[in-house]
Amino acid sequence: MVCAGLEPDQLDRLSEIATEVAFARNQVVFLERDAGTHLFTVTSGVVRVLKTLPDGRRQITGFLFEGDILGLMLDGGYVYSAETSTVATLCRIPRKKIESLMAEVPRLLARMLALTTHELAAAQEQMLVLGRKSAKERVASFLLSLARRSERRGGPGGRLDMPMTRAEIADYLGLTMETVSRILSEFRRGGVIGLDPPQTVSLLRRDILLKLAQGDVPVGV
Amino acid sequence: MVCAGLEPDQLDRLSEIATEVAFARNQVVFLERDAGTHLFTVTSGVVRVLKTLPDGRRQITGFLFEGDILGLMLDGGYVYSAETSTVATLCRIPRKKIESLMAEVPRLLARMLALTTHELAAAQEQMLVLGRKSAKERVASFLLSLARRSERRGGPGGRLDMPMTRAEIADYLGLTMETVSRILSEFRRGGVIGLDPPQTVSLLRRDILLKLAQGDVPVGV
DNA sequence: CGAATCCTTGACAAGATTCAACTCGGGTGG
DNA sequence: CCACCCGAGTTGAATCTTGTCAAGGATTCG
Repeated sequence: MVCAGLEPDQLDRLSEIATEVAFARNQVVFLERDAGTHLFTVTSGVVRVLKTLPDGRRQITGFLFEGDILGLMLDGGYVYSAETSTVATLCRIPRKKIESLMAEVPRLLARMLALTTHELAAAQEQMLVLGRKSAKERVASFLLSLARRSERRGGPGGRLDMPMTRAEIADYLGLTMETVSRILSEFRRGGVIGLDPPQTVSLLRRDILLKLAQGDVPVGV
Repeated sequence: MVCAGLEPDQLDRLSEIATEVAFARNQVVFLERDAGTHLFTVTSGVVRVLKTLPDGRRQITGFLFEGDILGLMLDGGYVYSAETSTVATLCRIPRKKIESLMAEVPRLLARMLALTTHELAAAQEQMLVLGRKSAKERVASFLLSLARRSERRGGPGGRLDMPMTRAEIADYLGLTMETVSRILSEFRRGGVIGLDPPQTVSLLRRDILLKLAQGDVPVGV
């Protein structure tokens, strides 16, 4: 299969018009407001999706993994920028082909609606995180969402690969790199997580993380 | 027309199955995780959509006005709660009817996708606001988005009705009521806005608000 | 093995929250 | 009709969480 994880059902006519593209780390896939000519799916690696302010501040609105789709556009332009967080391969599909195919195959349309709905629900949740949770609560929420994602894909929920840097996590959680680092250290000292290489996390006390993430009074951290 | 603003095109079969419901102020329309049996559209008034934490903190993820749709659900349950901010009338449409109609009429499906896409783009923008903007920048962004909405609907862009309370604005912007009030007062003192009744805003210096909203150094505030 | 990048930690500063008092306006009931 | 009452808004002072600035340590990769 050319573009793994693209369309598990009989819509593989999509794969016929898709092109695989390889990226190094920290490469721009496309920029916000660029003409939205293609839709992408992640075949391997991690992609970050982000918005920036004129002075350089940035908000990462999501990390995308294998099988995820990107390329949301409005009025013909992309709504956000996309860059690779790791080396990655993506599938590129011309927008027009998708659109004509959607007009032809309502099933694809329905699938796109389902995917977009899912993304919207995730965005709502992230607004709660960004607007109302403390730094500790944000980091705990992030670790749990990483674990859930891993489990949903059949991976381990306990020992996780965390391929993004502290700065990227910070830009995702609306914090600074230093705050993220401090909180991860605090969790480690409290025995809540393990950080062997700094990019591998073990969730040792998921119960505590869960309480922290919801703002309940923690037991011993 | 029973449900104004519902479907401007030939999909008025929807209005046939819709019921109009009237609400007083601060009434619950539905709760997060309730069984999602209906989709709603706002006919008049303002509805707030929100998520809450166990300890009562809440994040308002959007204010909905006439013509807007609500009732996003995942796994059969609503993703957020909805309450009225003012007296309001809503149209209620059974979920099942919508779904069977969508299967029948791809045009409706396409329209739902377009609406959801729009909402997702707005959510991305709000994540930037919540994650990376200062309190002043948030309030400036909010005022501008109110003005744009009013203009898009053919209303005035200068003198705006702001029917929600300071506390609601705060819960939308991830701030406290006091901070919102202070910043509005500061804008007023600086001649950037007028607040005649506290619920009517005049954007006197939109240029300054624009710069503030993007984080550029303001001229004189 | 050296350079670059990433991560960690500390000290201090700043922005926003908390707590509290007071004002304003609209509606209600005596 | 007017006083009172309640919700909403405003403002001040103190506190606290997080950001900023800075230095040093660790890891990775050529």
